[in-house]
Amino acid sequence: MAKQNKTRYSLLGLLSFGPMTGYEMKKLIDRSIYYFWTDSYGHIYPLLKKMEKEGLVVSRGEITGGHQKNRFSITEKGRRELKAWLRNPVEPESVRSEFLLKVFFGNQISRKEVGDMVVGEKAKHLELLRRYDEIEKEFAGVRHESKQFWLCTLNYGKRLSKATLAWCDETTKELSRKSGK
Amino acid sequence: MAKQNKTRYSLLGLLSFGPMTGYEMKKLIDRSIYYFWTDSYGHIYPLLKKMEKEGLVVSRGEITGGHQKNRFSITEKGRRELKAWLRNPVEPESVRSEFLLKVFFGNQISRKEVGDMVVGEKAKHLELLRRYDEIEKEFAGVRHESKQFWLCTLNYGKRLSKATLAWCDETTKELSRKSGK
DNA sequence: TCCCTCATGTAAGGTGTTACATGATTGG
DNA sequence: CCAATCATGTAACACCTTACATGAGGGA
Repeated sequence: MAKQNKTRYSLLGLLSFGPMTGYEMKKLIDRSIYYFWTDSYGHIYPLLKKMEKEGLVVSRGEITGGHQKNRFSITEKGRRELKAWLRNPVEPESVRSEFLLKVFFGNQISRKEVGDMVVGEKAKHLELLRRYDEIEKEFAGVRHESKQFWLCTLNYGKRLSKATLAWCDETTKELSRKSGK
Repeated sequence: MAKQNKTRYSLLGLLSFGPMTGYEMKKLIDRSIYYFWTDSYGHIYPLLKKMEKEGLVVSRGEITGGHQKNRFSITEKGRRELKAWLRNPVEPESVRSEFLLKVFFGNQISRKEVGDMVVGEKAKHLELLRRYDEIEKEFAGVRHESKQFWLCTLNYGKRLSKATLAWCDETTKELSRKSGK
């Protein structure tokens, strides 16, 4: 049996905040939790259908100006499943960092080229930090019972990015040292 | 077209250090780069065959005591492909952290339960740090032209785990505060 | 004798992405 | 009028894991 489907829980979780269309879920993911979660339409839409068959969600078709919209709500069964998942221990995740893999085999190319990669990584995380600040500003006015938890995950992202920046600087120095045995 | 296969490069990279069997590659991955890369036999063996057809690796069958072993070497073409990949920009990776997803939806369960999750995460990273030290000790005696790069990735792991520990402590405090609006 | 490690491999199947297809609405 | 966004969905397919299968050799 392959790995368990986690996307269903991200959708159930979002629906626990209130009814939403698949489109809105995707947008919300892209705007607010993209730094630790992604999903694609090609996965979301079929999955919502499947989950409706399983009785985890229900949809109410809305026709606004000749256009069909499917707004989903979480059912009691769905909420139970969400909570059960939340209480289950976190399954070990397989990390795969293409970036670190490249650094690991860095000896195949020049030290300068690896250095450039590190600079690129630094730029990525500077950009991320900028976007974290944006999210924080958006949060500033929000009042929601989940807000404390949202700030926790945001904080996680910030800390990790800052740690990565520090590593980038250290590594840049390390790689510029002569031969560095 | 779906995402490009990265496992092939991990295998080519390992073979750039010297000839190896599929079994040895898997063991090496599990022992030395497991903290940022994983692979399974069910993927490695078929892929090596495919890569041999593509001329990236060659195998020499060895029969040691009636048992068949396939020792692979990287070809010139394989080395070119490895370098080309190393020089390509790192493709954006889709991060998916089940742990953070659970924290994000933490409001569905009790604050104490989320706190326990955080404690569990802390334990994981303490264990990781312990294992990083082990790897470092193993490295102590090694002389290899790639060693500097290996230490860089190791350092990355350490820094990230330390940052995670700091986040865990901060979050534990934050969650134990009364209501914490 | 039994278990662990060495060693290779196949089959099945789930997960998730990209590309494609369609059409309405809204704002500049 | 044109572009962007809203909105849904299918088809194809690559990726990778798990479970299963097999068998030898070595050590306790």
